[in-house]
Amino acid sequence: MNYWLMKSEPDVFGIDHLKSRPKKREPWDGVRNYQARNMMRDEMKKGDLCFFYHSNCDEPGIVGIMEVVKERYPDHTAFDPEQKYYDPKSDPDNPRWYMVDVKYKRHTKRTISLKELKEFADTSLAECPLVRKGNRLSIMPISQEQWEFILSLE
DNA sequence: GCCAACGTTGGC
DNA sequence: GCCAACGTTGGC
Repeated sequence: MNYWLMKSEPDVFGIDHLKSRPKKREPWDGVRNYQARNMMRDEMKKGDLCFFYHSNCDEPGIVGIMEVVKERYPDHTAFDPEQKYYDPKSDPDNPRWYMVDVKYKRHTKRTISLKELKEFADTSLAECPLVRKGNRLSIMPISQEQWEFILSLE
């Protein structure tokens, strides 16, 4: 099993949105970055666990845990000109963008803030892209050691 | 294949 | 709202 961290803006789609969905699950659509896509397309497996990270908000940080419940399939929002994430270069016969479905598991007991996580940028989280300067990846792998360390801060 | 211009992300 | 960092695009 693998671990991941996935970013979303709480004003657009936050963890409470996910929790209130039917069956508490939702397609993780709108990813338009090749690195992030490759991870969803090639590596994310059913049963993998993900940190839900709130970005672009008052207190950026990890707010909960979710699980991959459906492996990669084409992101159909790329095919629809009415959609915000429309991409005319994505052909339904050869989709450029993929997504997975995720399901809410739980909130963390508190927000584990980016500020706090950065305190470990030179130690336990030295290899974690999240605490690296200029990191913009919206989906990133988390090692088991990092996962357990972060949860120990809870 | 290089790289300037442009667009986006996301912390602050 | 600002802007640094980074990704993408497209001319050459």
